[in-house]
Amino acid sequence: MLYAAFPDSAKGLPLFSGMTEQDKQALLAGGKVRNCPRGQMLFAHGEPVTHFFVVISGAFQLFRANAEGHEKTIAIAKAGQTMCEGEIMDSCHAHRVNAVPVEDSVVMAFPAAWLKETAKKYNIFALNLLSLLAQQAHLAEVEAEHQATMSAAQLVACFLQRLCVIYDFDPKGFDLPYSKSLIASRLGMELETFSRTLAKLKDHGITVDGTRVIINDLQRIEAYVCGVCSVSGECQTHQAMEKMGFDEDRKSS
Amino acid sequence: MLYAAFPDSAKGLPLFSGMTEQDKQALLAGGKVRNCPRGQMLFAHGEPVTHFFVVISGAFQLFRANAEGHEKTIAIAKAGQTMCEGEIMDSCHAHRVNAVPVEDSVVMAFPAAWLKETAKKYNIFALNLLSLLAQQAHLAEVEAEHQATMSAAQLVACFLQRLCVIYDFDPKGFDLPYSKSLIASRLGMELETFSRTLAKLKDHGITVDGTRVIINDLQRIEAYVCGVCSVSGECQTHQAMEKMGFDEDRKSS
DNA sequence: CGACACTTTGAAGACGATCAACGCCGGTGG
DNA sequence: CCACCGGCGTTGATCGTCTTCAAAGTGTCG
Repeated sequence: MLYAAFPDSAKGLPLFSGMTEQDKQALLAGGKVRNCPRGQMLFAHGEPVTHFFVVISGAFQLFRANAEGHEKTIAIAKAGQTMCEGEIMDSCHAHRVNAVPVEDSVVMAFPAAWLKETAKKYNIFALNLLSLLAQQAHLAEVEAEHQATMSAAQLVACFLQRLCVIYDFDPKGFDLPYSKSLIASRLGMELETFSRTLAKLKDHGITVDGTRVIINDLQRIEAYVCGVCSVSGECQTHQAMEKMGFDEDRKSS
Repeated sequence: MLYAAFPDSAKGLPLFSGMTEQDKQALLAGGKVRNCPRGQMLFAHGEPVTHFFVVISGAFQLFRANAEGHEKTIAIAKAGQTMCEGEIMDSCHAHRVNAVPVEDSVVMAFPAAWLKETAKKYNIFALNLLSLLAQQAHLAEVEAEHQATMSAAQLVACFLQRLCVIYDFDPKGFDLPYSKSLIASRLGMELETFSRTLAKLKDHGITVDGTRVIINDLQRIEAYVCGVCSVSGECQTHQAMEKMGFDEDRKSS
């Protein structure tokens, strides 16, 4: 079986941290692996919420379209991230976004009730889920703040810097993992603005040629995207620590 | 004792719904009532997170200041709302915002550990908390979307409409519950822009004179602030239903 | 080679921020 | 009782930024 290894990759999720192997095994048995070819919508805005999803590989664009047909990307869910936990815990019965894979992807799908029942049955799982939702809420708050206070250039710089953290890219040179249209939509700006902004970032020590990005001076960028990011960084560092296994830095210090 | 009634008002919170009177009683014993005179900071950005707060009366401005001293109001927490649950569940040890009462207020303060322990001990509480955080995350997401896609006029119209829902104001005539400076900061715009925008809203059926607001045609406003609000309204209606006691509309339908 | 998706570039216009001045009101002190 | 002040809000003028519409460039794939 080619997919035999997939559930194992789910075991490493922070969501299951602190649980016994047996419990994890039993829980993961409740989910089904599912292939999602690029572009084929996994669920649509307004449809009933039936499953909780864990992205095993690939990435999904989560977006909404307003009355005029303009689309705004709410989030991009990559491997290791989850979808629909908010809708399920909020007892919201209709999907609040569309989900489309931006590349060929694989998910694990658990019935919606599985999530609530697991949270009810395992305290540790409930706490992990609480932590996850608290992080999401905070990231969304920070994003709202950024949208309200930052210029396009700052938003882009912040996004690129974040990419390095999330994907563990080398700031000295990496390729954009998504199309520029998708990134622009994610940042809530027009493609034209995004394109022009990339050029302007040269003045701030970021060079972009095609999909290739080089961040010359990370310090300078962090200062540029201002206090908010770096301050809330305390918590993001904490998240990263947890995801890497809690004590990675206890060794080094 | 003047304050004897306060803990009782906390008992009605959705957070405690589904718990026995005894359990509620025992839990509320873990909190202390505290007076917060207007303007006196309850906690500051960067300080250690020591307590979980329930606002009993009054309202708090939660805000951050960036390097240049510019302040952005992240949220306004009014009676019945809670503060710091996200920071605690995220194991974030430093406050991410400043909290200042915008009017004389009263809170109940519970030790931070109380929240985690209660979530661990009572499954129903954990689920209620999950629901709360899921809602917060969603509201924050919607807000980020609004900031990215809406004009100032739409943001203001949306805010005023929301006020009616949250405070149960009569759209036909009500007074702004906060200063215009605070509202402008909450909406991420300058006071001047907010002021000018209020005038423009006459064209859309909203009259504002001083602090008095009259929304002539609610339908029209809902259409104006576009699909996003009304669509995500599914869930907000649901929230409202839950807060009012679950089956208010089951009777009427 | 041509079709098509994606991106870049140009020019015009709308919108919000900023700076500055003024009006309004409640409080304080002479 | 009036003069002064400070907080708050309004209004005007200007400027920079982002969107919009239009056109052209780049790449891939049949």
